[in-house]
Amino acid sequence: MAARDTRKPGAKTGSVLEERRTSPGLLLALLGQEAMRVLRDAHAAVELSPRHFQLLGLLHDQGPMGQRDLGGLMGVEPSVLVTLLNPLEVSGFVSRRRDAADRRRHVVSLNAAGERRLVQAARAQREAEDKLFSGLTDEQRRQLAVLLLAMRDGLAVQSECAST
Amino acid sequence: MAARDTRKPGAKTGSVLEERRTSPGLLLALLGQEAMRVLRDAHAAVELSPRHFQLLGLLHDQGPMGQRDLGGLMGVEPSVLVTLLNPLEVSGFVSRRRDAADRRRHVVSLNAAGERRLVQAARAQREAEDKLFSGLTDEQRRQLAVLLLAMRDGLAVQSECAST
DNA sequence: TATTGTTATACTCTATAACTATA
DNA sequence: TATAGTTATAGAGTATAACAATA
Repeated sequence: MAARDTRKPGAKTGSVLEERRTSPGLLLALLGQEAMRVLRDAHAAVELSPRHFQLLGLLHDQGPMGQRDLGGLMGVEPSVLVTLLNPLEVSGFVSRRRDAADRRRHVVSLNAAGERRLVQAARAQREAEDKLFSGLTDEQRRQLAVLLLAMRDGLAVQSECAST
Repeated sequence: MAARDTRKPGAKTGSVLEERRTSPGLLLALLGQEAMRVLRDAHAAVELSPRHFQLLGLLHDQGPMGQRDLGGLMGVEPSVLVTLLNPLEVSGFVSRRRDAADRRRHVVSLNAAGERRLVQAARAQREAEDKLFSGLTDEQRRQLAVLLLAMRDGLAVQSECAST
């Protein structure tokens, strides 16, 4: 990514020098962007986005739930969730039904077609992550996952405190 | 971030369950987004963006250079670099002069005001990164930096091969 | 013709505010 | 009034294509 270099190989890109400059925070931000791009390209073949894949996976693992809960699990605003659900519903991957007990709620559930699409997409997801983490050994990959989870928990604690 | 939770603490967000679902790739992408947000908020106080800070830092470390080289080091398209440079030049942090030897080139150099702003922003950057990595020990922070650099180098190798 | 920089436009992901319908 | 969902709009960051000036 840093070397988005369409020029002939061997051009003096100086990526080695760059290593000493880029801060860990910005490096994380840029690698995150690249991760999103790679995932998006991978899922584009089956006409999904990374968020769509996450959404289908959550419904698969945890069963039907209201949009508020779903958005909460994904860390996404309700308005964003709507725009994610709409095409999934049109494609028949997902269904929205009103909750009889509380008619304000829309309970989202995964359809059979959604299950099948999820299986297809899972392969693309694995390949994308293999490409993304190709610079790491399996052990390093595991370490990275641990560190990222710890990072996220640290941030979650902060936002809890902030809202207190 | 996953728990962008303005609700009272103790609400059943289910973030613990989420940990098992989110893929490493998407987790990286989302943490990267959060990293960019935190950095942006930190630099906003001095009216810079994370990319502006990176740009000033590169000029400080490596001295004046043409826009092509600068964009190459940052991993940014030439057109993006232009939009980054314009406000920096207006603010007097940076100067563009035509290269006498090749009048197509604009050589970018860091002004004294830019140096001063860089020093101010460096403090904000450190504080932002402390907040961002607060879930990690110092040792974990170092590990993470190593892993991210290895990841980036792996991706750089890929794009080199792709362009061959 | 190729290269440097520039402009204009569009895309992705996300956030905010105002609206509806139910409670 | 408060909550679930929706719509419309805007923001940040980046990419693509066409262009002018220079080589």
